[in-house]
Amino acid sequence: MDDQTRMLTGLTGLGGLSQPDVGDPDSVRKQQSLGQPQQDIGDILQQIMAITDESLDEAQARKHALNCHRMKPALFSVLCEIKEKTVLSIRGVQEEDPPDPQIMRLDNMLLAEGVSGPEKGGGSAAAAAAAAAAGGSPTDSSIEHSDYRAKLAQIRQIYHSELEKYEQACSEFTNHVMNLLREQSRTRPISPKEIERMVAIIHRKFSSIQMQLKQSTCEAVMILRSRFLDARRKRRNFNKQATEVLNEYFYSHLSNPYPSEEAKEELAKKCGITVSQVSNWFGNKRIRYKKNIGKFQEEANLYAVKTAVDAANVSAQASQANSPATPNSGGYPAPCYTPDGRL
DNA sequence: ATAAATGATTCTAA
DNA sequence: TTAGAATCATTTAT
Repeated sequence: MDDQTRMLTGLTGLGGLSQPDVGDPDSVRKQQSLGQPQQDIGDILQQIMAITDESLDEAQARKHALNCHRMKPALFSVLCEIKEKTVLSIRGVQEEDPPDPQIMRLDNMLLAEGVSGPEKGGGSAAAAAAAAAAGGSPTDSSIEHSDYRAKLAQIRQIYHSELEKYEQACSEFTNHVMNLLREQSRTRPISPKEIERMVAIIHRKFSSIQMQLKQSTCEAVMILRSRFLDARRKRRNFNKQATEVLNEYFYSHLSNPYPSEEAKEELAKKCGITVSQVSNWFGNKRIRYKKNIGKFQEEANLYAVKTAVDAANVSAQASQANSPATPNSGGYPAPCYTPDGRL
């Protein structure tokens, strides 16, 4: 009841009425002499106050009558104003939406991955860049790449359909609530501003759902990326020639099998692989050789023989025909010319 | 089908 | 940063 009297007090004040004490029958009598508007409002307020005491049918009828009253719009706006000041101002202030950094992050990532961005161009470009960064060979990278793109498109499609579903549900629900509030605003003070606020609340709720969707989409993309960009998954053995070059260097520098940066570059060029692949190879070779020297003994002997034969061939300068019994594979275009025969 | 080989990655420590 | 070690995921050999 306290609220009601507060509202009524505010109403009369704002409405330019001098007598706030409408509950007092005396004041009503006094108002009757003050002119039509005051008397109307006093009437209306009394009817509103009494409406809860009436039966449902009576109340319904009364509601209708009040609704059609010519003072209704003015009263309504004033009541709304009061409600605004009393109820809504209490919690309405701190609800300014800060640009959520979390959702910004997700948005940025989805955009970067080409999920939420422009249709085909961005996605394929991103995928191509990723594939290129992974250092895949150009032939199979296009195959892998199309596969990657297909999966990414699938994710994007799911993402968009889900997003659309949520947006539709959100707008449906918003509409429903708005209609409800508009309907109710005929009988209780609900300002457009309040409806707006309610809509904002609904949108916040739905955007948190959207954030979950974005998060799971991001996860899916990350998994996809790790699957396709992990070079372990599309490993190809080096060709025989490259392996020979590497082994030759390794076994001819067995006492110190750590090629310098320049040596690595040269080996990389000779083998048609990258410098980091050369580094990987030597890293693996060293540890595996050390772990089981016995197992590599045969290989070591073979390459020792091979370098000796090559050296002999170089010194003999091809004046004689090569013996067909050489253990290495035929057609070795660039014999190892390592000038530093350290061992 | 299973084991071995192999290139790549990840982690730790220097 | 780099080497070493462990491990992964794939290819090749059995």
